[in-house]
Amino acid sequence: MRVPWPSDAAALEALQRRLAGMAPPPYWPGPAPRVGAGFVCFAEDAGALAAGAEPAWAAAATFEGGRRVAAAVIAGTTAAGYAPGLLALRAGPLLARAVAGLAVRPDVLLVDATGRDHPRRAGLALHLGAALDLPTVGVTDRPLVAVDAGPGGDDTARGPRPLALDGEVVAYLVRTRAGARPLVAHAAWRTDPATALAVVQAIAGAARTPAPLREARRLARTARAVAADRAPRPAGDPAPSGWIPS
DNA sequence: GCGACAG
DNA sequence: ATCTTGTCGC
Repeated sequence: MRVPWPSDAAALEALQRRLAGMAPPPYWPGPAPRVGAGFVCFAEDAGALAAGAEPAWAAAATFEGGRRVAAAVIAGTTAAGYAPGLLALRAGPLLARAVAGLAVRPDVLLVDATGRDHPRRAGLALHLGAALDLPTVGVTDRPLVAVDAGPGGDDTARGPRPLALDGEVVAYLVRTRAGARPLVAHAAWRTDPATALAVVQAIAGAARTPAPLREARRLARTARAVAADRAPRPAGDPAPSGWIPS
């Protein structure tokens, strides 16, 4: 099935219901998986532009053995504003283009979005994985609709806590760095909560946010700064492809 | 009082 | 996301 990026809410909602019902083969990380990530940022002066047609930059990176082995940056325009549950409308197409531009395909992709934790059980991380035929894991600061389902209090310092929707665990709240706020590892395309948690814990380093995600975020934000003539492009950062903001 | 539903 | 204010640690 070719997974599209609908341009209106009704079509996206219908697609999300279909995606939620699919059962792609489960993915489980091997010894040294290539972990990638994608990130999108938006124009800071978007207020002057119509919501739904603002400049945006997307970046993606692939890591292997702790090192970046591929990077891609793309510039474009959003098709919609943000609405809970409809993030794919706003960031899906750009994110997909950036990840598709990676010279080295990752084994699993981290996305700053939700997966199964969604009103229709198909957040952007899950949608993106289906669209690119790539296992995905969502990584966010907080859940969308899932609630803590663990025993006792909500002390994440004692270990990952399951987050559930209607009794079904869809993600884990996990502290990747002592003293820092926990983040949420979401089950998404071809990944269940346990796999999402394992991938996040396996790639966790000194920083709270996984390195591939931090790199993708840096690349996207730098591209935006370069476009605004606010900074020179660092050596090693690919020039954005696609629409050139002026 | 405001926000409490990803980004 | 982005912005802003405040606090903590290197």
